[in-house]
Amino acid sequence: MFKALADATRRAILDELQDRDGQSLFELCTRLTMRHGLGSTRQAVSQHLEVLEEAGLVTVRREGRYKFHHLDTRPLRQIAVRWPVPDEGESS
Amino acid sequence: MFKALADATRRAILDELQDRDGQSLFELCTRLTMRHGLGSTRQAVSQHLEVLEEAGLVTVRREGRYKFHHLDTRPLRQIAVRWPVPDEGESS
DNA sequence: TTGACATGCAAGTGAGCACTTGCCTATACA
DNA sequence: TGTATAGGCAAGTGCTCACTTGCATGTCAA
Repeated sequence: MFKALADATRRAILDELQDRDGQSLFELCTRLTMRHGLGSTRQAVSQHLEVLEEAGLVTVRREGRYKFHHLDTRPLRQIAVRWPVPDEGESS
Repeated sequence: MFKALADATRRAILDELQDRDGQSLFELCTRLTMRHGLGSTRQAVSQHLEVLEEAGLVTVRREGRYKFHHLDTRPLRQIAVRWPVPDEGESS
C-alpha cells in the first residue's frame, strides 16, 4: 500500500476518484490529462489502477464492457494507527 | 514524503524511533538488526535517514560526535487531510 | 455477423533506487 | 600525540518500476 502511494500519478488518480467516484478507465485517462496535465497512456493508467487495486485503495465494479473504479480510503487508516500524529492545538 | 514511506526498512526505522526516540546511527543499526531482523549496513541506514530527513519525518540533533534522530509524524497529517477516511462505526 | 469501442495481456526498455565498497573527516579518550 | 569511535562522501552495481508497444479479448450496435 505504501508503494502504491509512492507514485505521483497514482496519487492523482486517487484525487480524481475522490472528486468523482466510479470512473471508467477512459474517463480517468481523459480527466487526468485535462485537469492534472498528465500525459498518461491508457495502458499506464490501467497498470496504476492494478497497483491501487492490490493495495485495496481502489475497488472495481464491472458492468458490460465498462469497468468502474471506486475509491476506498480505509487502508489509509493503518498509517494513522501505526504512527499517531499529535494534536497541534487546533480545537476549531 | 510518500516515496520515503515506500521502503520497508525506512518504515521499520520510523517504528524503531517511535519505540525509542533520539537514537544515534549505530544504535538504530543495532536495534534494526536485533529486533526487526534487518541486516542493514551503517551506510544503508544512513542513506535511509537522509531520505526520512528530507521528507520531514525525522529531525536531527547533533551532539559531539553523535547524531541523534527524532521522529516527527506531523507530515503524515496531510495524508488524512487529502484522503479522509470515513468513520467505521467505532463510537467507543 | 461486422465493425467500433472498452479493456486486457505480455514482452521489452530506460530510469530510478537500494545497497555496497572504499576512503575520508571529526570527536573523544588514553 | 596517537588511537579508537561515530559518522560522511562518492562512485559503482543490480534490481525494481513506470512506461511503451503490439496484439488479443470481450461487449455493444447496426
